[in-house]
Amino acid sequence: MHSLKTFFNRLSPISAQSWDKLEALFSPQSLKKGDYFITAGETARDIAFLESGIIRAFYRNSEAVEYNKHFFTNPCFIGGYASLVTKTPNQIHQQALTDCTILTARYAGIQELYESCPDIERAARILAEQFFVQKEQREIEIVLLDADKRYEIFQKHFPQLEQQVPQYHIASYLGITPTQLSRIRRKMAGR
Amino acid sequence: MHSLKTFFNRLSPISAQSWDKLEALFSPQSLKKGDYFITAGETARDIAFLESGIIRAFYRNSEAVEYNKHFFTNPCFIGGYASLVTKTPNQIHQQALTDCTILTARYAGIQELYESCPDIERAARILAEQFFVQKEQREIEIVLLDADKRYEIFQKHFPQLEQQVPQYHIASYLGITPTQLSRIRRKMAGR
DNA sequence: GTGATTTCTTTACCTATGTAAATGCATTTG
DNA sequence: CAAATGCATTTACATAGGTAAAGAAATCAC
Repeated sequence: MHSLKTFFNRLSPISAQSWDKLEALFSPQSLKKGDYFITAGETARDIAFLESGIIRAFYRNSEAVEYNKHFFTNPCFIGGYASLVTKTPNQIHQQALTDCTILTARYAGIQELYESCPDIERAARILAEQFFVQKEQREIEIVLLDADKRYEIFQKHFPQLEQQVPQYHIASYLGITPTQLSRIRRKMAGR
Repeated sequence: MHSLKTFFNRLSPISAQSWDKLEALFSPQSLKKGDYFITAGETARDIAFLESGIIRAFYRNSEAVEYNKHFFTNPCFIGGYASLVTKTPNQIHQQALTDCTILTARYAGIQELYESCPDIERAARILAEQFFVQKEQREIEIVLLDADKRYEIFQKHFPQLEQQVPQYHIASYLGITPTQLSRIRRKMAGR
């Protein structure tokens, strides 16, 4: 629970009483490599804090083409945030790429705390703002940069990930095929 | 101010006292077609509520290529949200595509209200969550759909906009050139 | 270790979309 | 009205990146 507390306090200071209520909502759990935390079509109920491991969030379209929208590496929150917020079905899947340990909580339980703990609602506001900022940053990369530059940014942003997950997942994150990623890698190596 | 009040109350109910404080922060202003509300490189200070008119938000990369990330049509909030939240310079520009009337407020003034008015902080949380959801929705369109489908969605989402702004702005929103948009239009017309 | 599976790279070919330039139409401006 | 400007379309050509298939390497299972 310690890393969770640290994470929250970095968002915004949490009083001891608020933390007690919050902590009570989370319970440890583990995911095996390949397990899904959320699935498109189902409405999310839980949010979780990733203590260790790697999770990918991805879309799959009607032709079964997948797009890895994000890799979660600990410590951070995972879960179908858009689904939790809107109470509509997930459009994304989240799958463990390695064995993971997580802390899960019912999102509704957290929402109830907003009434009695304004400091928690504040942390939630700041978290939502951060999520937005991260998405905007990623949007800029996707629409304004070519695949070569996106690959360079990926390498800087997730330094170790390239050794930990298959290359086709990285290609999917970059919005290209493994074929094209291989071409880019060859081009960059011969320089 | 009425549409602003309606907008806030739809996010989450605002007490009369909170509304009085909030209303006092906003003052009417107008933008001429072509005027910029925010500019990349500058740190945003104000947020605004668009009462009438059309605004485009766009990125411009180092090669002067532009990408229209969003069209704001009233009534909604405009402003460099990521910049306001992070207090770092804007990465985007926002420019009036028609004459606009807006209500502007110092964002710092709103943030100060969070202390005394939890109902306003709640509205801010919900707004941030909505911003995130909208961005995720748009991300799905960009990465998973081809330009033809994105054009169809654009037409549904902004039914009148096609008659109100030049086609090259729409092409830029779709992530293609006017040339390609023209090809798509011809293809769709001949069917 | 040996075979089986998974992952990565390479090749050949194809397609969507970009670039640049020409044209035509519509709208504004003196 | 005439010229100028802005915008949409078209054409010819170029290119980034996709698809499919095959081979090479690495990893896993027994």
